[in-house]
Amino acid sequence: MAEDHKLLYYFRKWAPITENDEAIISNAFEPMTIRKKNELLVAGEVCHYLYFITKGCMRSFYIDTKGVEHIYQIRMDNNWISDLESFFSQTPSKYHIEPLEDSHLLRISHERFEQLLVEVPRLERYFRILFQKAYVNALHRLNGTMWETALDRYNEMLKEQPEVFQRVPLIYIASYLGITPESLSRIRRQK
Amino acid sequence: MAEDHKLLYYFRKWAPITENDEAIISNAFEPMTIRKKNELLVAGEVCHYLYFITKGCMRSFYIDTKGVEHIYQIRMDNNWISDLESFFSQTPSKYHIEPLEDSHLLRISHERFEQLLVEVPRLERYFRILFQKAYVNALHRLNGTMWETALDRYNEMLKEQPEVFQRVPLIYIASYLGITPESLSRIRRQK
DNA sequence: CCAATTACTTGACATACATCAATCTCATTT
DNA sequence: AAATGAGATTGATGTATGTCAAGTAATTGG
Repeated sequence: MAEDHKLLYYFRKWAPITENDEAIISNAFEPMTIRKKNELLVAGEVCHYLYFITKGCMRSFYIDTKGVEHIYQIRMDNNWISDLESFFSQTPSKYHIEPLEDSHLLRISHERFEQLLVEVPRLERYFRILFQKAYVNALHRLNGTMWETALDRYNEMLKEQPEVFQRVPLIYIASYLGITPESLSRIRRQK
Repeated sequence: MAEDHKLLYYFRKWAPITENDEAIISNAFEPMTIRKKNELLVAGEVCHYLYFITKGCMRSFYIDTKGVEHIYQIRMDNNWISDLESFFSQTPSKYHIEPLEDSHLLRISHERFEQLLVEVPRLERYFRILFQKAYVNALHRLNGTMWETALDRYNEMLKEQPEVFQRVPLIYIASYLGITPESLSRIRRQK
């Protein structure tokens, strides 16, 4: 399974795992491909899987009471995506997950994931560090949306995630930044 | 050490630990008290400790280029507080941590923390789940500040964390909600 | 290769919330 | 008890960003 090389690479980076562990891990994840715009998760469903994107681009969003989509995550190659709240509690999700490109994923079910952590307890460390970083990151974004201007957030994103601008339409980036496409268009013109 | 009972209680809740583990843990944490308004961490310093609040109330905030304070965390009894980014990377912090009440804490240094995780690897599981929940929570707040009105956020906080309103001045709550004290005052009047 | 979407831009106008400044209240310190 | 300062409120005004509407440009699919 050539596709999961990066997955194991990241595991190894943060947690010492044996060759035997690696075999167990490879076995627990199931490769899959999905075509652009075919929703992976729809609001109301339970999120049964945790996904690792080996190649491609995904977004997760919710739809408000007026029917407007709000994107809160855009993830590309070698990143995880899921609705963690639904996944870990196995209750219906409020979110949608959808590929913005044809994508290759590795997926693991909730049941299999819990079992994997029992079989390879060292992975707890990897996920501890993963969530720790994700949390710190989310707090940064929170501070940004509360106290910086849309222009500042745009510039920061341009610097931190330039690849996103090459692969994702601006309407989605606008939503991710918490503004309308019109406002993003004006911000870009001013520069 | 009567004070750390709740700490061990929470560890036990999410990760199976032995009596021997408990002794090691109790030993690793150092009890301390701090009086209102004496800063525990000042921007520019490295955050050397992870703190568990056994009793009291703390806030963390940053000061922007105009000298305005922006609060991004308010934590009370039986919660953790720290600047995780500075703590784990041992680089200077951008944030301040300060008690809003005289408080009792249990603290652990970075070095001791890493050592503790080696001695009691089962704790990785506890912290994995802790950060996982903190991350999900931060995403909720992020969605709220991006796409809900200040009134909605106020009502949600009133429902989710009523104790905060009884113990923390509104000027701090306003900042935590991402608005000015004047706006919060107007929101409260309208109801 | 054309038709149909989807993405992006621009202008006029609306609005939630910020800013600034003046009070008012109440707890804390001396 | 007086003095102080932190917290809370109110009014007048400003501004960043949203909304609505109309268009152009670029992609996608048959």
